[in-house]
Amino acid sequence: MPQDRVTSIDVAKEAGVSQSAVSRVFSQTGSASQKTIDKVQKAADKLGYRPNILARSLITGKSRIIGLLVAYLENYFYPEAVEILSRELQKQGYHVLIFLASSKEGNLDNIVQELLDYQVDGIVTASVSMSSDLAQSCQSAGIPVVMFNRIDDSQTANSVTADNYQGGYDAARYFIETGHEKISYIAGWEGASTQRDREAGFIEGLSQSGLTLHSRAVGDYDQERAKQAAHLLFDTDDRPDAVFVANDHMAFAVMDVIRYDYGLSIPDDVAIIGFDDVPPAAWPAYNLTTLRQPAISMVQATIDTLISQIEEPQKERTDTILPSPMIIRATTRKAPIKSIK
Amino acid sequence: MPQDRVTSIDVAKEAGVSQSAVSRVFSQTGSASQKTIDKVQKAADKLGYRPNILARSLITGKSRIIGLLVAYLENYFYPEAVEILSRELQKQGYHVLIFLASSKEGNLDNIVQELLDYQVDGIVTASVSMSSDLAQSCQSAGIPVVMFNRIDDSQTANSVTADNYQGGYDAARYFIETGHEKISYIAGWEGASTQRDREAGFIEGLSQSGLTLHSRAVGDYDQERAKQAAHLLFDTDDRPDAVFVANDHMAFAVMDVIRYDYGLSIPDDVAIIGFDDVPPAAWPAYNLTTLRQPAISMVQATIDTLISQIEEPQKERTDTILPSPMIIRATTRKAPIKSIK
DNA sequence: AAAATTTTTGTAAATGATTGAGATGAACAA
DNA sequence: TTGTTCATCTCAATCATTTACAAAAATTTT
Repeated sequence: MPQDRVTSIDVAKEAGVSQSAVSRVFSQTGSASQKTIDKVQKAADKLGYRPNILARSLITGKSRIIGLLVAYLENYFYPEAVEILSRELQKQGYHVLIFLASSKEGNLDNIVQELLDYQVDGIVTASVSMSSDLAQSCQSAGIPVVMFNRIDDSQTANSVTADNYQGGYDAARYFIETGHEKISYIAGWEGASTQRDREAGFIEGLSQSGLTLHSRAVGDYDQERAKQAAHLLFDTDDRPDAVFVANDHMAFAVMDVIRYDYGLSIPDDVAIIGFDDVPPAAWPAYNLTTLRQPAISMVQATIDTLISQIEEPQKERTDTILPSPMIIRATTRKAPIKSIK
Repeated sequence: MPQDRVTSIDVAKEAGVSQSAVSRVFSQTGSASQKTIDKVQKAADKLGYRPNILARSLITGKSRIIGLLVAYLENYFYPEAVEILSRELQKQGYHVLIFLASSKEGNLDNIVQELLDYQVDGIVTASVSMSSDLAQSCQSAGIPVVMFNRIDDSQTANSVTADNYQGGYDAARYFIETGHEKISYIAGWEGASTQRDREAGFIEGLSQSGLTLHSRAVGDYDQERAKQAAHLLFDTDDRPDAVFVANDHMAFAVMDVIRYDYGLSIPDDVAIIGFDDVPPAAWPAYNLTTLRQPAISMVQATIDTLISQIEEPQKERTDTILPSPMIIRATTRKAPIKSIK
């Protein structure tokens, strides 16, 4: 049975002050004498009073809730990011209301509407591309949006990404430096900017040495699809000797196929590079060479962008691109001391 | 610049009806003639009106927000659970406000207080044990609490768990059936009911055949600790030939140590059973025999319990225990056709 | 067609806080 | 003592909705 909530009026009565005095004590803004502060604190403690955030939000117009819109947590880069994001925001007095977008694009509009219904102060999207008119409608509602790990082509929302292009480029260069020539690519979901940029950088890196993709298949950032893609690449007489996989999550599945379905050895027969550096990439069973997405600094940039826009609404949008260093592990050959031109 | 929110008053003016009529149209409770409904809808669409949930919550006393309190997302059982939980609650018109408890127990009280400040309708804790007075304080605030994957010894909160005791028991029986005698255990964090029950069941299963633990070490549900624990067990002349590891997350680390640090073969030299059946357990690199925690039905039970208590506050608390079937993969020997008595 | 009943509607009072305007009173200077 | 200043306090309006109540309108019954 929900017992009657204790309100500021109850506290005021108990402390023998006005209700607004109680409010002033609990909202840092107000001025109050030490004497009232003490009286109010004492009464509040006695009654177990805590201000009702909903009522506060209603009048201040700030809910201190950040909406997080995420498509799936299956790729372990996201749980990690969500954990850090939530922890950091918590420190700054914000909290995260989490919304899962179904794979169906269709209902994204509804979900964003629901988010706005909750009067969130800002929105972070992760692994979701927002249509430009959707971003626009948040914009015009005065709610800043940061796309985490996606770039907004329409240039309305802010974005924070790793340097996907450079990462792809580096992967290509490293394969070439370690003597590969039959180099293939397994793509992520083609609607994602990460996929597009990683591939573009990779192609550019190959073409620097006059190479092109040996073969290519699409894995849609999904393990099952990635397995099919791997089969596509290896069910042939002319197999690649190096594969760049658009993220680690797929790379694990691809490695499993290469090792257990084809009995090939990594990196001797085939070298693999992934992208993300999720925790399992460091597990000895995979020990995957990969491009690290710096989760902590990406989240930090996300929060900084979001909060600065919440506090200064007229602030310009920004695109933050953070370096994605290559973490060399055991799925690639050792680079020679002297790298080729 | 946050543009002026459009309120029910604006819509009322536009539609030429009273403000309460607008409210009636948007809250399913109210009665309104088709004619007003149409007028209001039209005006609302034109102005882009949507009811302010915070204001609604303030007066109804129901926020339709569920607080989720989770300690860490590193164990991949939790992202999965969070995803399902959030999706299911969304379907029922609830949303999840996520709070991360630091590893420090100390501040749990503060976090729960913050949760209550947001006027959540219910609380789900995952991988967190709530102290009994904390649970009590939610109870007395009229907020139902469901502990997901933890049992509340003080019997104040509801709980939903897999059958940890039976799972541990089954693991022991299976090791014995497949001919093991030197059977060890790597424990989880000893404050957790899951750890306690899994171990108790395991010990009981061994003792049915007159066996006791060959050796034991504590891994605290942490991969680094689990590795140390594995070393403790294997840096000896008298190594175990079977190890039950209290969860999959640790089991992966233990397998890595056994394979790569000691060069032993699984399951020929050592058999391993884990607990949870997280997705990587099915990856060919591990192919781990484990006890499945049925994430979907556990979440479903959590939601059912929570919602029924929200709707009928006088309802009794419940403990739900769901079966945890053994998933036999490749880290254990094959059971003989005829099992021993 | 009048009476009885039901449905719809508007008015106004909640909900639990913040906050601007003005009142109160203490401290201080002249 | 009187006037001024300043911090502190109270009052009342405000935020955007729901909802009890009563009045009005529509519908059904007689």
